[in-house]
Amino acid sequence: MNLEKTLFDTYGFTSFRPGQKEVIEKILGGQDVIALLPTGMGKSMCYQLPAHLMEGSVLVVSPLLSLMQDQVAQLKKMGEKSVAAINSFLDPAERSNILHNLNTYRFIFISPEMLVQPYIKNKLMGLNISLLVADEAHCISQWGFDFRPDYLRIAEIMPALGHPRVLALTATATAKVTEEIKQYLKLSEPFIYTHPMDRKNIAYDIKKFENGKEKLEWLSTFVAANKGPGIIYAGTRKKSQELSNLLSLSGIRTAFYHGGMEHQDRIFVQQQFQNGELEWVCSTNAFGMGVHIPDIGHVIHFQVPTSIEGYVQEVGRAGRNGDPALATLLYAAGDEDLLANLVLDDLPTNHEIREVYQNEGDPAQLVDQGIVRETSLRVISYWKNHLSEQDTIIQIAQQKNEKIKQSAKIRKLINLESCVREYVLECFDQQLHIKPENCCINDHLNFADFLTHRETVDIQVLDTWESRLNAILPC
DNA sequence: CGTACTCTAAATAGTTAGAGTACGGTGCACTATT
Repeated sequence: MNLEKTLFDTYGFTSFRPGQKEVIEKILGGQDVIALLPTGMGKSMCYQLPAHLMEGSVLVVSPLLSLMQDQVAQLKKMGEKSVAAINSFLDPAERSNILHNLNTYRFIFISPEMLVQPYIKNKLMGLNISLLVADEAHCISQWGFDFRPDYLRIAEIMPALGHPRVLALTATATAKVTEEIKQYLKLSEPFIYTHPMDRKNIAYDIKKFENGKEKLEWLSTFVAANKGPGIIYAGTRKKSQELSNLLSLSGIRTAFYHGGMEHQDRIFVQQQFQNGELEWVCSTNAFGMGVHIPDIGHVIHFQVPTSIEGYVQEVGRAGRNGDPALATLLYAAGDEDLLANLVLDDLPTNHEIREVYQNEGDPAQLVDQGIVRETSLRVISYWKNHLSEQDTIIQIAQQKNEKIKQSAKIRKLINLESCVREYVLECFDQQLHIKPENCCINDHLNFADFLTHRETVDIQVLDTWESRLNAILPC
């Protein structure tokens, strides 16, 4: 079989990107695959092409509804008509129509939550699914344990589907995350493709400040002098709004973005940013997955991220076009503990575990009575189906330990005196072979190469940002 | 850990300081209400 010919005939591309062919060959050969491909390496082709060479449909488990809609639109744009997404966006008529005609679709997108619904499982059971794709598979590990436990349950559908081949795709996975993907998707001997994840065109900077006000001053000055597009990651929803409001006062085209906003508003911000109508987006970690903007030149972390994985994912949204891009991590004393504690508090407490295990009525009442938090209930309910109470307590304790390790890695990053790039790669069990000329703050960095000066400076707004800053800050 | 808010006591009539407490980030689906 000539894969290149199929690639050209179907999609018009003359050659594969690194990894694609290898991954596709393994899938066609009947093997499960975990593919670690950096952003922009054409992950979706790894299931799109096989779909044309196999009998039956491809079922893609996707983490976000908006991402799903995007993927569907992309495929349709490429001329693929038999695409459907099963999710809560569907009105009852569409939904019933799609569910009745499931066997006519070549690509079916679905959320993990939908996938584990018994009636959906029944609908999928009669289908000929040749490949199950776990897109953004790091979510299994990143969200499965404390946030979206249905991510741990994807494998439950396998028997009903007659054990199709499985392809797990992600851009960022440590050895531990890869192991968890393998474990929870129940893959016995997967082929693991790992592409070097270093992004040569992204340089790392870390700036330390005495307090939050100094960070703000630096940010205002920098953003006033440098045009976007850029993303500023804040630690809280409120902070993302504050930063956006502050920068707007200086005449900068900016907007905020976080999970507490109306869906329509979120889409609007994303579209404006994609169309170049916004220069800087101030957001929480909600922003990014599924955002494909090639020319992001700056990613600034105004507050410290909660894990190296999260940091790398967010940084990786810069420089997709290959142009030089700068990742700047801002740190002020005390920042590292802010979200670390929050993240720990989020896992179920031993008390909550005991309550759920010993509860004999409707567990939802525990939530109503304020004894158990809602996410805790969902996480504990998952474990209750698999483990004893004591083992669940041990399991959750291990998760907490893991979170502590993650925040220790971040702390080390902040205080690093050696090469940032090497350290980040080390966290992903990879080695740096070739160091780019512009590497990081600890190992050669020429800032001039990354500055994106504004061509038309809006003088009237630049001169008085300090007074504006003081005006809105009580300190 | 830091912030914002609430509560309480001591001051004396509306204000203030300090103590205590709740909250902070990622999303799906479902249901009830407009």
